[in-house]
Amino acid sequence: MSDGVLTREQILAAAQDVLRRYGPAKATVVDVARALGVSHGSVYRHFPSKAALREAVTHQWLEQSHAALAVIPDGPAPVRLRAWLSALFTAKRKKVLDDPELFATYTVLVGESSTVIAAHIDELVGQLEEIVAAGVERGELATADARSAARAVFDATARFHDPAHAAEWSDPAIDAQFEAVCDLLISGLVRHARP
Amino acid sequence: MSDGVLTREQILAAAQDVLRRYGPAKATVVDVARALGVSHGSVYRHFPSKAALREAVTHQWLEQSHAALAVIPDGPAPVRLRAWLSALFTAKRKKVLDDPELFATYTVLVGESSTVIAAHIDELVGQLEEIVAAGVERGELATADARSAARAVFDATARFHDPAHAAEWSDPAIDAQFEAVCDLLISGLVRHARP
DNA sequence: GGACTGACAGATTTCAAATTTTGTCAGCAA
DNA sequence: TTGCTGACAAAATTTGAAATCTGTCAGTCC
Repeated sequence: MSDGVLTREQILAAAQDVLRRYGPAKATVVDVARALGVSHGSVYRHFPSKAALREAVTHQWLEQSHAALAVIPDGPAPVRLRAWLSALFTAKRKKVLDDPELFATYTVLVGESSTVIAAHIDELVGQLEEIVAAGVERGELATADARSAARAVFDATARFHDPAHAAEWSDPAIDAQFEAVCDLLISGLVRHARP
Repeated sequence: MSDGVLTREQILAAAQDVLRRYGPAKATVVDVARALGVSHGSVYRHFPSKAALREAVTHQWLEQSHAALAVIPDGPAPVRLRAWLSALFTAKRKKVLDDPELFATYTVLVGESSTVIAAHIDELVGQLEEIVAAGVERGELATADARSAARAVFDATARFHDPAHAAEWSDPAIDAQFEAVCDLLISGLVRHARP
């Protein structure tokens, strides 16, 4: 590196590059150091272990995913709910289809750090919860517990956002199946007139 | 083998044994032949390939799973639906917890033959469809298309029956999450009074 | 004749040696 | 003093030669 000081950000960027190039199995700390033109000992000055470095890359990547979903526009809760779920599914599917290898790399990384993934899921369920709570407020949805309902919606759509199911996302029937599940979930959530 | 003739059933049983003992990575056709006291050429007399033999074992295993679910007793559709889903989840979870290695073995086998698994899923969705259709008949459920509704219920519960999620089944919260998803799905399916 | 064997070629897997990587740290350089 | 280097031990990975396995088939046995 031409810069005088080696920063955490530089290392993260280089690590991301190396992971993209060599994949999760072959990317080494030495590779990262070489890409930066420093010794690998320097990398250990900023990250306590290879695992910590990878975790930081994973964290960064997942945080970018949050951002895209937080911007679903206001409106009727059923519409927002469907838009949010659709955005999540569409974004994930686009990533696999655009660059399967990179997606596979990040799937491996995510699988390595259960704490990072748990926080990410919490964040996503939190976004869903907000939509559900707003819907209840507006009298559009009915549920005893917005948080657990949000979690149920997230769990019920696992097939459409969990990387473990990525291979199924190229099935031509997947869109219809996604819509069917959405319909069912929203139907289960909307407030029905009491007889 | 002490018997005069080598049968397909004997080979299947031996193959099952060998797979259980050595796991999917190490179980060989030679092992199966050795277990039967015959040359491996004899095995190829009954099965065209190692893959076909494994597929037959997989098929047999999945067929046993069908049987247990087909016996859900009659009653109100929401009750039957929950009972069926609960039976599927409970049976799968019991298998992982009782013998994780054997479950892993069969998960690998199932992953190898997409046609066998597709037929199995079709069978399961068929059982669900029957319950849904009966519920519509009784005026308990409302849906435009029983088949697609059944499929949606199956897809929405993937986290509770797909082996890809087996690691999550030992989470203490999983039962509550399963119930929450069931509640939501059944609520989406039951016939509501028109306002 | 029909069921089985065993030798064979090519593909795959195994195992141990050689290399590489991880993580540490005393020392160097600015 | 702060940040980096490079040598080092232990752990992990790669390599390639040897062993094993898959699938075939001419031949044996009843």
